[in-house]
Amino acid sequence: MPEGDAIHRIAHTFSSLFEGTQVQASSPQGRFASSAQLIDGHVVVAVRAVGKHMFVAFAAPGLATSVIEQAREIEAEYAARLNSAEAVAALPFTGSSPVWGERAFPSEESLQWLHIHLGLYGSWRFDADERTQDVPASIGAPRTNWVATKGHRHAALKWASYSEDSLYIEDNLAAGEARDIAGQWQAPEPVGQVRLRILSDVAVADVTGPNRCELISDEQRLVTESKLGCDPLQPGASQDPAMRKRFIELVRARKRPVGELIMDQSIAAGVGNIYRAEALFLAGISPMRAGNRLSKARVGQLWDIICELMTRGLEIGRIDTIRPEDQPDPIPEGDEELGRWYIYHRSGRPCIKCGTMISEKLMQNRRLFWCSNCQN
DNA sequence: TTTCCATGAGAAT
DNA sequence: TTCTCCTGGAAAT
Repeated sequence: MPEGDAIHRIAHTFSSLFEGTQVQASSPQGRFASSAQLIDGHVVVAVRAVGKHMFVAFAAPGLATSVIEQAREIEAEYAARLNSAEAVAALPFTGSSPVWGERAFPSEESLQWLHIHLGLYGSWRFDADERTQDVPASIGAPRTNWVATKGHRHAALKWASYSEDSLYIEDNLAAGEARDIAGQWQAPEPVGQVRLRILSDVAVADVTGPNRCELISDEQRLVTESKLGCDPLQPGASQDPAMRKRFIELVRARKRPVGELIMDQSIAAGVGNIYRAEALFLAGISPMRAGNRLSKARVGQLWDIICELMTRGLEIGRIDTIRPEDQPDPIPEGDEELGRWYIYHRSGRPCIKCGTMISEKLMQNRRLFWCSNCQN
């Protein structure tokens, strides 16, 4: 049940584990078997996340080095444009070279892209050798160290959290689980309906229940990306006046309800049902208000809030929208979700700001929550 | 054991 | 608008 923040996070993790590495690809479930065969033994040369879409580029081993070299050249150009490599290194976690979004990948014919969209209930599951201190070098992504902590087996990585430059995998490795201390790491058996498994010597990633799982060309990848709107998690998005302006224009050009517009992936890429509810609440905007009946200032403020919430979601690894100053203490009995969300899943309970009962109705066949007093 | 539900989205009606 | 696809955990029976 991922929104854009989770996809970007997954892409970064995937990049850290596999970029530059030759991998085995298989389909334990069988439904992706013939396609998996086409990338089995290939090298992961790029990972991208745009909105809720993730793209992974595979190249045959003989070609991977030249592809990666070309990619580094593009990256150097990009760094020069930004006037500093530090600026690139400081970019948020979004997988690899951002510049690839605006330019076709080099050596197009030598590449295949894996396109994954998790839909409503797809998920990734990762496991890795806890002794892996030196994650395979990645293109344009910060180096990360593995720090394994105690926990139960097979917990989803979505609960992992980042801290400075280190990636902490919580609950990912079973404490006390029999592992050969001195020997090789072994991948856990697939659990459930694993459509695709990507495996290296030190890490494994399993996809379950994706809405889309396909191999596409670079051209197709560009077409798919071109249909997506403003992604608040693209590098520098929250500071990018052009993207902010574009979002404002897209919203104000339509008379559909803004609650529909910000879930429209061609307008705001990555926003899902929780961010919709929470951002509109913080912006004080009724989800039913038509896009063309909002001022530039209000839509701009909405964009800023979306960026704030999703960036925090990416950083902490879950969608917790309550700002520190609004955090109830203690959390009211029987209303635990108030510890996380202002509005989402809180219909029939009092608004944290004004006490009005929170409303609920279906919009685009999804449950929509709002405060009829605070939002107008 | 069965039913319901979920942080999607495209196609069909 | 409604249907359809993809899966698994929680809730209801």
